[in-house]
Amino acid sequence: MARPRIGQERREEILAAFETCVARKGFAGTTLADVAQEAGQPRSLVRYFIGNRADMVNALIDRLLLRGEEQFRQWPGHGTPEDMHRFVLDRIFADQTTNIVIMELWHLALRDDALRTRLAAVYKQVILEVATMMADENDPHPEVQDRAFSAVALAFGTAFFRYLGIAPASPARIRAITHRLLDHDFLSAQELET
Amino acid sequence: MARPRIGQERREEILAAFETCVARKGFAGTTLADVAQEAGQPRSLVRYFIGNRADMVNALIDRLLLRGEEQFRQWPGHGTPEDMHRFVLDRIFADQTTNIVIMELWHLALRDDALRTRLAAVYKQVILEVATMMADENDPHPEVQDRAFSAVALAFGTAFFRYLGIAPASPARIRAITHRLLDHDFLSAQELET
DNA sequence: GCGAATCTTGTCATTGATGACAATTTACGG
DNA sequence: CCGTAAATTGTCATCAATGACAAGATTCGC
Repeated sequence: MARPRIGQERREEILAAFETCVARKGFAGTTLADVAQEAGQPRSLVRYFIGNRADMVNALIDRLLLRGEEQFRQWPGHGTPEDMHRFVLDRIFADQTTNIVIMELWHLALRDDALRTRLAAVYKQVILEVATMMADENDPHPEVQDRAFSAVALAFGTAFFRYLGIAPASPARIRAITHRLLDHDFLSAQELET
Repeated sequence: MARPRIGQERREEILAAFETCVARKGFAGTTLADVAQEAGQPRSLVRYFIGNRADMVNALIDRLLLRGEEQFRQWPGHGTPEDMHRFVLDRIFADQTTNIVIMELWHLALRDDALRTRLAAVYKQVILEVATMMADENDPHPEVQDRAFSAVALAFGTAFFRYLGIAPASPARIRAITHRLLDHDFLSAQELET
């Protein structure tokens, strides 16, 4: 009985434009006018379809986190250390544009309890998935979880350092180190039980 | 022949207040009025003694980086892996307030080439210092540098994860892993030469 | 006390981003 | 073609943060 609703598509366009702007200028540096221009729409339409600024930020955060969580559903479930390493490095910490947006999320999370909790859940799940793969069972030992923790933390730190132009002399060596972390016999029994 | 200059002391007070505000609300969230209130001075004085906003941000960045570089001059120069580990974790990645400010610096560095370069120099030096301690010589092998890289990246990632409330089941286990990274015989010769 | 440099106060204009909203146009069902 | 809900345009007020600056007060050497 009326004009057909195209709100959802418009929302998607606007959020995609917002994400592009955030990757380029950050959350704080992106104005509604920036997003509107990037989306090729007048600013009033951005407000009409999404709402005020807080609504827009929340919508983008949801979109980003949902996309991140979606990646886990494509998780292989088991595999060699090489598989795990490739998955973590190539899928989770690889795309530079995505990484910039992730850093923006981290920054927001510094002063947003709810976001911090959600972000924590994502990384906890990454660690748990890696540990599950390592142990090939559903409830891996704390020792395995901590080795997964260290492998993911190492990958995380490496990804951040890459932004500063700091890279290892040999990336293959870092990969070898990570493989050792993921191997069963990395630490002596004595060290593991500490 | 005139009123005595107290500009330097005032500058210090203002920058200290600015740092407090940045730790609390971030660079983007801190206004000149916030700083002025924190310092107990009218806003016009902040402008008088430091200048405009860009001047203030640059002054704080200088202050922070100089303080960070200062820490290296207290570096022990050599020591056991335990010493290194304690130094890196307790001195570089320990203080929570400082860490928040460091994260703010990282965020700024995303879109500030000069800052990114300076920040990179700091972390490169940390890695080089660790590698020098490990090898106990001035020009450590690339292999040693990469192990130092991985140890520092792991510490970095661990510190960031702590903000999300993500901690290993046993911090001691992470410490043991780090010690292994710093040990000479961590990787086989074959892996090292990759 | 006086000149001079420095500090201090207070106010005003500008700017950029946001929120609000009236007026108009579009596209569909009947 | 007509009513209606949705979409679209354009404009205006507000608000916070900044920058600029005039006017006055302080403290020194002389």
